[in-house]
Amino acid sequence: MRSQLARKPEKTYHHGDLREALIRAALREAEHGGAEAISIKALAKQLGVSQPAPYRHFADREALLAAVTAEAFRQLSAILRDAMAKPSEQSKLSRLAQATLDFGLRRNGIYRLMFASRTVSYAAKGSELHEATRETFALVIDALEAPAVGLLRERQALKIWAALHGVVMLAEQGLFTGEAAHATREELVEDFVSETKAALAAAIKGARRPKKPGA
Amino acid sequence: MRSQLARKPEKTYHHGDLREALIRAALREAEHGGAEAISIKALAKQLGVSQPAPYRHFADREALLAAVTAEAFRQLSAILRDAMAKPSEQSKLSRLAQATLDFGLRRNGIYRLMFASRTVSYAAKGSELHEATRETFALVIDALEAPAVGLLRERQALKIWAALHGVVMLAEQGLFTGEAAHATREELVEDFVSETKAALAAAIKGARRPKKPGA
DNA sequence: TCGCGAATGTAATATACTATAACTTTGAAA
DNA sequence: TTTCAAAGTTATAGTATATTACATTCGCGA
Repeated sequence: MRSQLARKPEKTYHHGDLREALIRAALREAEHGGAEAISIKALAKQLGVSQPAPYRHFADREALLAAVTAEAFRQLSAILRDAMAKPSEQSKLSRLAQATLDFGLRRNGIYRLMFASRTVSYAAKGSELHEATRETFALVIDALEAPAVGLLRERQALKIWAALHGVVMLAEQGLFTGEAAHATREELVEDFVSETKAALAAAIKGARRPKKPGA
Repeated sequence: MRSQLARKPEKTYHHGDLREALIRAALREAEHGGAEAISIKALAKQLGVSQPAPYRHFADREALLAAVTAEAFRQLSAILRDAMAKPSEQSKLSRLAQATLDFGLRRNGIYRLMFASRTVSYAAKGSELHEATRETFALVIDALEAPAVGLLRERQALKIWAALHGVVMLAEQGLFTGEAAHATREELVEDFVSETKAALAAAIKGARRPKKPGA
């Protein structure tokens, strides 16, 4: 009972789907140690191929990391979509926010691979990775459930996205220990969610009556 | 005209202050490539000592990274203190926030070393690094200029810190390109600053009149 | 179905980095 | 002045990335 494509089946010369197997295995490794835990050599050994075999599918380690990161973003997107789809008392934005926090903390190493490395910065505009990140961000905009008034949506989406990101990173670093820990991560996220909603409501109202720059 | 302690002077057996020289040189390397750019071997070569010499001062690479990170936090603290000290039209919080953003973007690699690695998480409670991070966070609390009402200050400090962190990371990753770029990083930071002030004011007011949970 | 080329794998090897062990030099305290 | 611990050295083991040259296999057109 061998897992489907995890290892090279028996004694075939060709693996069958080494590229995908590498990405899956790398994701598994990153789960704990982040990007640093991904070693081409170790992956090759795990999958039962020779050490240089992965280089047939990825130019170098960076290229593998980019593919793995893109896959991770797609998984996050799927999770966020699910969280927003299921019926709930809470708002879409709240569900997206809590799901992001949960992902960031549970799949800690993966999250750091996605946001703390420079891989994303180097992604070219049309690349797989770039598209994957754009898609995730689009979900944030969607979660705002706001009409498309100018670029207000994008701005608020950026803000809540940044805030969420910060909470996850700080939580990872243990900066919620000590006295400040009384505020749970979830509470902080909920604070940001309601502030975002308030800001959006105010901005939309302001856009409809542009002559009244109310306090 | 040799820089003071950068290289081993002439032909002495002992370097003189290898430990500090290593930290400085490592910081210089991290400036561009982050933690990954720090190589014990390369540093030793730069400083004119043998490759294993650094191990007399640091147990392993992680220990060097921790020392470098602690130094980086101290530098950030100094910058934030300066920003808050100088007279200005803007509020202390605003100056701290903009200075943090500036540091995060200008000294990009260092910033990632400080916040995007797991080094901080592993720092023991009494360690040099742990103390350095606590000191920086204390400055954020100070910048709020709020009376010590319960733990409201800590909570708001955590929030603005997280938000700032998120803005820096997103900006680094180029997520401010495209349509959303119309909102500059500075504007977003200022949004967070004013939201924090508003929340603080409301919370303090609420704490003084605990019977009135007003909207 | 034959065979040929592209894709995919292997073995061998160069280079770089971390880390340890055993030995040497030196400064400073007793 | 002696001596010894701190701080440096050379030598070496182990692991990782990456390249080169060679081997095998798949699939497609003749």
